[in-house]
Amino acid sequence: MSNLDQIAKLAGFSKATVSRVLNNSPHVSQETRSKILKIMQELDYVPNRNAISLSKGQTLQIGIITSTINEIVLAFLNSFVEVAGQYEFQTIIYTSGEDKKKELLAFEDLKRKRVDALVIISCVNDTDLLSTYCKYGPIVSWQRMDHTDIRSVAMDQYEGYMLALKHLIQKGYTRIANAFGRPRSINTHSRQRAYAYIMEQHNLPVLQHWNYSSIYNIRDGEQVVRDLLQYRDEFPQAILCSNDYVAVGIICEARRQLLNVPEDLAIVGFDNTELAHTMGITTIQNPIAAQAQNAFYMLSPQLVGYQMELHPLQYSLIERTTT
Amino acid sequence: MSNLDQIAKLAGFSKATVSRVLNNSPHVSQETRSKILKIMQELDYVPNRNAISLSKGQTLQIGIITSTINEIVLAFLNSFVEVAGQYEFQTIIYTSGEDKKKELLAFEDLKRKRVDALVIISCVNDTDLLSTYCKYGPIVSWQRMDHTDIRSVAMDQYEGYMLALKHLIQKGYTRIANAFGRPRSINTHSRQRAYAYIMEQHNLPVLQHWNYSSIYNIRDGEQVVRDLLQYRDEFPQAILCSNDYVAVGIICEARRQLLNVPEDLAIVGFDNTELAHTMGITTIQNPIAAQAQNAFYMLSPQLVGYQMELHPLQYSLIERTTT
DNA sequence: TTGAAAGCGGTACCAT
DNA sequence: ATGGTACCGCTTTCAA
Repeated sequence: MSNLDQIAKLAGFSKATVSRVLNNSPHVSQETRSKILKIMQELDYVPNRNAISLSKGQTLQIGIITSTINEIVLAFLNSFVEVAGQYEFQTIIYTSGEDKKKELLAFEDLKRKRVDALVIISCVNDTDLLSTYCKYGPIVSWQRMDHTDIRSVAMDQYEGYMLALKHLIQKGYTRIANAFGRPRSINTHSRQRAYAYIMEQHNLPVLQHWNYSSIYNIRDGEQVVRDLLQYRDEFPQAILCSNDYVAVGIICEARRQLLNVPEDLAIVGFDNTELAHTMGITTIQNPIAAQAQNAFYMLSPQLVGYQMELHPLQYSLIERTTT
Repeated sequence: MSNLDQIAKLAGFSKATVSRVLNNSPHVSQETRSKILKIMQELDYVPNRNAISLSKGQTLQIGIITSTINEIVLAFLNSFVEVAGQYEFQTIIYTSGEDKKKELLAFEDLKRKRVDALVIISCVNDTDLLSTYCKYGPIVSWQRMDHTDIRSVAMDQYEGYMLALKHLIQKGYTRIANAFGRPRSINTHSRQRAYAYIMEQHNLPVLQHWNYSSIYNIRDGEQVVRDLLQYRDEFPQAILCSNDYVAVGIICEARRQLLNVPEDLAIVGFDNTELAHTMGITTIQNPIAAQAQNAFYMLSPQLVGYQMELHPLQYSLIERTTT
C-alpha cells in the first residue's frame, strides 16, 4: 500500500502539496495537480481513513443505539442511514440487548472519538449518566428523554392516540382496551393520559384488565388475545395497539380463536408500516422517516457546521378494515 | 481530553510504560501499574480509537453490504452484529440501493482501512471487479457468488426447494407455480433445477405463466395473485415463494380475492421467519442465524488469528396451515 | 522493569 | 503556488 510520502517523492513535490490536491485546495497549479493525480492513479493510491480521522479529530461516523433491531427500528434506521450517507457520514449500530454495560460502550466510543455523534433509538441507562457524555459530542434521541441535555426527535404520542380513540368512539365502540409498550416510558404515559381523558369525557368504562403493558411484538399481541379471553363477559369491543406488529399478532390470534374482526374485536395499530397496509389494519400514520431525518438535522450544527431545517411532523389516521 | 502523554508525565513514567498498562503487558510492576491506573481514573482517561487504529493498522470494524435492509436481511444482520460484538468487532452497514458506485464505496473503505473485513449480503457489482479487493482484507458473502476468491456462507437452496416440492406433491398438489427472487442468481437457478427435476420425474405440467421472478416482498406477492387470476382456467393449486414475506402478500391478497387457503391455493414460504409462524405459513426453515455466525467464523483466521468451527447447516420443512 | 524514539499516514500552519 | 515541519495519540522496537 502506498502512502502520501511515496506519492510526494515520486511526483517530486512535498507532502503538503499532495495533501492539497487530495483536499481540492485551489492553491495548486493545474499542471502540478494533474501530475500528482496521475501518479496516484498509477499507484492505485487511496488515503488512509484512520490517519485522516486522527489528524482531523473527526471520523465521519455516527453511532446509533438500540436495544434490539426490529421492524419499527428498521424504518428509522433505514432513513437515518440514507440521510447521513448523503453527507458522507456512516452509521454504526450498537445493539445493547437491554444490557446497560453494553449500551455504555457506545457512549465510551463517543468519548474515544470512534464516532462523532450518537443517536439513541432506545436506551436503558439512567439519563443523568448518559447526559454526562454530551460534552464529548452531540447526542439526540428518538425515544423521548426526560432530560434537557438530550433532545428528542419523537413526537408527543398524545395527539396520535387521541386520533385513534376519537375514531373508535365515533364508530360506536365504547369498551376499549390498550396494549401499551414500555411501562414507564413517556410515550406510554402520553397514551395513558389521552385514554383517561377521553374515557372520562365520554363517560366510558375503564377496566383494570383492559390495560396491558410491555407489549412489543407479534407474539406479545397473540398473548393479549388469549389473556383477554379469560374474561369472556368483560371482553372489550376494540383494542389500541402499541404498534402495527402487535396489531398483526392480535388479528392472527383473534382469527384462530374464531373471533371476527372488527365485529367481535376492532383493532387499531400504530406507525402505519407496510404490514398494516397489507393486512388492512386501521392505524395511525407515524412519520418515522421524517423523524430519522430530523435526528440528523439536529446533529448537523456540530457535524457539518450549520443547522438544517426540521421536517414538520404530524399524525393522521388511516382507516382500513379492522375498525 | 487527556492523552497518553499527560498520563505519563503526571505518573512520572514514560509513554511506553503507560501504553503497556493499557495493553495489559506483564512487563510492568504491580506498583507502577496501579499508580498509572489511578491517574487514568482521576483524569477520566480513555485512549483515542483513531490513534490505536492508525498505529495498529486494524480498526476492529467490519463492513456489511446490502442493497437494502429488509426483514430477511435483518435476521442475518442481527446475528452477525452479535457474534462480531463478542470478539469486539463493530459492524458498519453499507446500503447501496443497488447503486454500483455507492456499493463500491464499501470496498474502497476496506482499502482505506476503515474496516478490517467485508461481508456481502447482496451486491450488484461484477464479481471480477469485487474480487480485486480481496488483497486488502478478507471478504465473505451470504449471497452465493460465482467466484472462487469470495467464499459464501449460503447453502445450496436446491435441497430446501426439494423439500417443499416433495411436500406439495405428497399432499396431492400437481399444478405448482413459483415466485422466484433475483432472476439470474445462483439461488434462483438452484430452485429452478429442483423444480424442473421434480416436475419431470412426476410428469407434472409446467406452464410458462406459473413462473414469476423478481418477486421479493409483500407487495410483489400481492401482485402475483392478481396476475395469476388472469388465467382463471389455468390457475395453479399451489405456489412456492421466494421468501415468507412474499407468502404473506400472497395469502393476504388471496383472501381479499375470496380464495381459500389452502383449498384454492396452497402456499409454501421460505426462511421460517417470525411472521410465518404467526400467520401459520408452511415454510422451509432456513438457518439464517447460523449462516451469519459462519460468516464471522470464516473471517476469523484473518481477524483474530485462528479458524473457528463452522455450524453445520440444514434445511427442514415446517408444516403449518397453508398446505 | 523502564525509557527513548521512530513509526503509523495524514493535516495545517508558517515561511518563502 | 510550494515546501518544511510540527502536530494528532498511540504502538513497538531497541537499549539500558
